[in-house]
Amino acid sequence: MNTVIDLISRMRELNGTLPKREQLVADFVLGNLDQIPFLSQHEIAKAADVSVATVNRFAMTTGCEGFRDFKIRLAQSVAVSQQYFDANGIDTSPAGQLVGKVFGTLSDTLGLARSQLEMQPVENAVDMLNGAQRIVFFGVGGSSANVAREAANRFFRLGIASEAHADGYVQRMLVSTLDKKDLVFAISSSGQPAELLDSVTIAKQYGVPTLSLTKAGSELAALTDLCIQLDLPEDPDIYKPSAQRLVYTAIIDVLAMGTARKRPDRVKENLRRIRTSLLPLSKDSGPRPIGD
Amino acid sequence: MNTVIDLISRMRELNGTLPKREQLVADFVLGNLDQIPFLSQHEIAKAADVSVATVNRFAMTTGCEGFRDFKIRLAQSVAVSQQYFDANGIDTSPAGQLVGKVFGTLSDTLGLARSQLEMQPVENAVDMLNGAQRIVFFGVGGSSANVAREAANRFFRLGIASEAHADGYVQRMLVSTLDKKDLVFAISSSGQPAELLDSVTIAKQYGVPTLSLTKAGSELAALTDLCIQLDLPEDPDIYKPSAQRLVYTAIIDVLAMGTARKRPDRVKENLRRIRTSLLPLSKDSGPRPIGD
DNA sequence: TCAATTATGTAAGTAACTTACATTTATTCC
DNA sequence: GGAATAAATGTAAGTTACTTACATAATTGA
Repeated sequence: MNTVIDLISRMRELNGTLPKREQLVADFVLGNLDQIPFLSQHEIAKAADVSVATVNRFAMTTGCEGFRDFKIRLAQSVAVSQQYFDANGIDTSPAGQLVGKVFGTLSDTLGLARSQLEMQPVENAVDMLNGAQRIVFFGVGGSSANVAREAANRFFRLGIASEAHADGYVQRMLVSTLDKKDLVFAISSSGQPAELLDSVTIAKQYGVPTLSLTKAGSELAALTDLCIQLDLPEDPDIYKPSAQRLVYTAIIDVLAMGTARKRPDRVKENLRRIRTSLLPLSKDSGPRPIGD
Repeated sequence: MNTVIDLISRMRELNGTLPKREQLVADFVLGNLDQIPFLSQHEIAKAADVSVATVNRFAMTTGCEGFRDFKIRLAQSVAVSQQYFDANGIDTSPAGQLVGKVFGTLSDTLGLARSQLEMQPVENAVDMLNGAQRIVFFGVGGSSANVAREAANRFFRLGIASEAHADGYVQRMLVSTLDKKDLVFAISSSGQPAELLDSVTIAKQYGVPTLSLTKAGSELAALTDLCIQLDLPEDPDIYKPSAQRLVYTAIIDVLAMGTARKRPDRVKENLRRIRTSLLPLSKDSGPRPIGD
């Protein structure tokens, strides 16, 4: 729902460029976002000390078809952007703020990723993954390495030989032993690490199919046979871990789910065996997430 | 925004229990969710072949104060529940469906986690983490192990000695060497793995503070000094990886961010050093996510 | 300074929602 | 089965809220 994000952003873009009276309306609206959808035009006009026609004009200025349209669209914007704050209003506790920010940014970044994702490369990637006899996931640099590890953790369950490597030396040695029935899947948020680019280049020289999940327009994106590419913003708050790696993990889940659905019988049997293998390791035999 | 989820759920609960004409309205509304907020009462009445007063009654039956209130609340419900589907309407491509499902479930699970999270244990956990001289993250079983690894990847940047271990043997040996200035942080979606419980028990015997992120009411939850506990549903679709581990990673991010904010100078300097250390490893020196 | 353009408010016009009441339908009780 | 009661329903009047028109005020540019 890009229309959802756009209305709050739109008002923020317009902020400071509006005629005097409309600016008063904008100030009031931006300062009372969650209540506005439930207020009448007259109530807003009174609170902002302007006429009702100015409120209507402001709604038109934002690109809506009128105040009615504005109210509905704002309700949607507010609902999405505030869904992780406390239901009783804005939670002012330090922890509440942290949760709202981390969860909200993740949600926004998921929305952005969704708008950027092209479905055809996703479907082609699922086909590549489903057709591979062995998948080698590569990632370097902490989080990307962990995403690669988690990818292997997902795909081994589907009955495809899957492994993950973060060590650049091992990566380049390993790709030298692969062939065209295998698949190299490189994961990197920046698309720039030299070691990763070298390993992928070597894989291609040996005719190994290559796939990547990385930054749009990067060297890695251009280098691999197929790329799922995204241009996600870096978080302005340096103290906050990037939402990007969680989005990458969710995309791995999309690919894993798509691949699983292409081989349901094998997957089901594997999951059953996995569950059985885990039974003796717990203090009781209650339900466990088989997707863990 | 639990009110957001409730209206669609509410209508689904009421489905089949309504008077005849109101049931026609419900059928039409549930079949055209994304358009309803932009239709008038009269338009809905005509489409459902009922009177306008019946549409108003239906709105009242759902618990709203009238049709105006209903429309706003429905706009919010729809915006949240459909935010990851294609902006042009429901995407019927296989990949679009996968993305919508994975992203949507993650968003729902984040919302559920938010409603369950208690802020006081989160703040206490941040204090424990900030006060530890060394943090040892434990997870077993694939994804929890990867969450633990990612946690260590987050916390080492804050200037706290941080490590992750998935091997039960190493875990129990290691906790035998810790003392009360250290912290054991156990991560498990089920809260039941015997090895993990044993290691935590040994840690406690040696007076090592213990923290966990795990299933509410589980043995691990009861065992540790402090627990961030959640009761998240297992996904009914066996082919889909669980959203839970992504939610757990997001909660680790909350804790990491909270801890970082308690030591801003140290963190800033560490992040600067980390970025500097990474510079020679890329094919160019463009911006990289420092949170990676 | 003046003319043209833009901004603004008031009030009339219109759309849409809410409420009242009469009629119809369904349920309950004898 | 029939009468009484309760619930459901539609029509239309009443009310609210939004939209539009127009006059006036303020701003901009030559």
